[in-house]
Amino acid sequence: MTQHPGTGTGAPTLDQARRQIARYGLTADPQAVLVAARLMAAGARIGQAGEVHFARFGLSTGRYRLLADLEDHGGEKSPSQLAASLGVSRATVTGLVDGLEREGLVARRPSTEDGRGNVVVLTARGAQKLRDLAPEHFTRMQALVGDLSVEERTVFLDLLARVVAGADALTAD
Amino acid sequence: MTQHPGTGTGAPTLDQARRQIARYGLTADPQAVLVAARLMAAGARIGQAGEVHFARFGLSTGRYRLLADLEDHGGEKSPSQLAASLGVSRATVTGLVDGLEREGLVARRPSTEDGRGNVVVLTARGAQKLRDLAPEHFTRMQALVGDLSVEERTVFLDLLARVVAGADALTAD
DNA sequence: CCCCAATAGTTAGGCACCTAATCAATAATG
DNA sequence: CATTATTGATTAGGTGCCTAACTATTGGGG
Repeated sequence: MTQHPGTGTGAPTLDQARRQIARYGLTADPQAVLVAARLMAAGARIGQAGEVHFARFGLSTGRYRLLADLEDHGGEKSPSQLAASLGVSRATVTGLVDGLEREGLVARRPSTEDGRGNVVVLTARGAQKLRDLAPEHFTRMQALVGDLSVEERTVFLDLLARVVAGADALTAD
Repeated sequence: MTQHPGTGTGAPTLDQARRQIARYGLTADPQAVLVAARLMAAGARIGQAGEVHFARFGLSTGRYRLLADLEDHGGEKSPSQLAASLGVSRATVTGLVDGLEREGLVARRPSTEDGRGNVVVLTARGAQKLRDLAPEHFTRMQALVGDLSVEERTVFLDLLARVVAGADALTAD
């Protein structure tokens, strides 16, 4: 059992939460703590699964998202705009574009309007890549939530949004 | 607006999902795809929030989890056991222990039973660190899911587990 | 008009995670 | 028993993400 690290649990239990809270004589609600801990574990797990998913196409989650965002925007966008719409730092975009450029999926062109600006453009190969992976990608994405009914998915979407809002609040401080 | 990368959306919309599906004439359910995409975005967002949370205590998510797991297990465990219970690779554990050892929060001792084995032990400083951060940690963890009622949390826990199972299935292939 | 603040992008350094390859020591097998 | 397989741990190399510190260029206010 070497290969799949995810094979282990990684998921905390209610008893663990209880024990941790009791150990310091705190008054926290074990269920709430459990949900939060599971949420973090799930986040990590889903993230890894996404990475594995995109690796099938020779991409990473970040690179795919950049490519898709570019396509959705007519095929060209500045690094700053990409950073904003992807929700990552500009430095990260630099790294993603470096990788994608090496693979010939995007190209950098100097901006005609702003002397210090770039424009990242989707190449023909990049568009082709998106076309090629689309069928399997969407099939798998559906399968990920396939166990949930339409109603459950709606509820899930709502809960997810509220929890993310909570996370935002937490980060902002 | 430079500092908070998370300030951007990062969250895909239903229209984006629809557009992407339509572009290639596929038959996927936009809602399912949206939920999957949001799930991945949420996973990334929650993960970052966790990182910010633990950074307040001079830790990372991985380092905290290792420390907590150690404490929950009587204060000592082998790297392989840690890897299994944390759900990460042994190589990752090596890196986490390196960092924690540098900070004096854990120590490595040769195993008395297995000549090639180590035992990672929680030091007094490590235990103290856990004690110090516990109150704020649990308070914040509760706040993360504070917007949800007890019933909603129960539902959420169930949905989360099923989605994670879906992710596992997806990864296994 | 010139200088200085704001902005675009990259670079440098750090952390977590992975896989694959390498050693050391133990178990298993002909 | 000697050789081989397995297992414990680390190292090497890759990716993504972050913040902070540059480099250029643009543009506003004295």
